[in-house]
Amino acid sequence: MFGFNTVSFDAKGRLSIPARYRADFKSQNQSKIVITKDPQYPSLKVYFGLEWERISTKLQSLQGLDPIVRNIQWTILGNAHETCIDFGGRMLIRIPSELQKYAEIENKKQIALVGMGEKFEVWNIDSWEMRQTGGSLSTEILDVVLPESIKSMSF
Amino acid sequence: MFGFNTVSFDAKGRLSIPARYRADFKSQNQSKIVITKDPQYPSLKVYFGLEWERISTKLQSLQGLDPIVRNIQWTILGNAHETCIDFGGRMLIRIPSELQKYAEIENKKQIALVGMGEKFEVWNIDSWEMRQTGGSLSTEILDVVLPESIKSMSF
DNA sequence: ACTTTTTGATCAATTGGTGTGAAAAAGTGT
DNA sequence: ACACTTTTTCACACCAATTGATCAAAAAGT
Repeated sequence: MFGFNTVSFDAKGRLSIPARYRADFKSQNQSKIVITKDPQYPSLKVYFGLEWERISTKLQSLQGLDPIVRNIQWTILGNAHETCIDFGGRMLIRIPSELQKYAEIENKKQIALVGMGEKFEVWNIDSWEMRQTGGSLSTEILDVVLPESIKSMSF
Repeated sequence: MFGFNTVSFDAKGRLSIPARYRADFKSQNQSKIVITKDPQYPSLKVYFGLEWERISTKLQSLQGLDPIVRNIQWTILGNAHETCIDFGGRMLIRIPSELQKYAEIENKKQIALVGMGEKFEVWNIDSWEMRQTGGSLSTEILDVVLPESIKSMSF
């Protein structure tokens, strides 16, 4: 599941999965998905249940005394929102308002849903475009020296 | 599959594979192809399904918090468009408007389709000619220091 | 118990994507 | 150079997806 999509984002904070991904969602046979903060950029990640298991288990197992590790644990685990997807209809996903604020998509009519293979990212369209054209965003967290345990992970 | 071709690009954003490559496409026996951004030049790459598997799997496995890695993941994975080619018909490939913008081929009647062996590249004809005659393009991204994990990949 | 708000479902209009047929152009052989 | 075949391109028509609106059911609040 790849590629950039603009999708409408309704007044109730819901987005619908574009039709071309629906078959993939069904074949995964997982109605459980998890949406959480991206630790580096003002955007959100959407994981399938199984992938989330892998990531959350790994993160929990890291040593809890390193302040950088704790920060990442808070960001990813502490903001995770589990939800179920409705296979019948348009496959709507509701994004909690905390996460909407973080990704700067509050009150937006259109947002970006970017397929990154096994996961999706949710972006404010302007932020995404700025990233694509090489501009940097003020909220980036780039200058942190990461411990090896986290560097070796792929999110 | 090698060589430079100019092909027409219709109002709906479709190009048709020149007849001389059609047998090769069929012999690959892969109807799935993927079209995505070239990370360095304003052009697009067209991969066959299997080659795409290799590239996308590798890219997804890289460490997830390195900003340069993420940039490349966004560019290549986040802009990939999977599609199937119709062997029966004229082998039309539709290029999503986002990618048209990137390659500067919006509203063009003719574009360049360049065979590079196992993959194709799609170019704005003027950009391609400028490259051939040694000129450089303003949008080139050359000054990025790439991590080893990416340097060792072939795209 | 009633009112108000929130959520989920359905429908129709618009937009966007796909396919087909015919005309034009290019290529081939006599 | 001419006729014939193949390939390319244009144009139209059909089909599918998206989205906004409307309405009913459920939940929350008074």
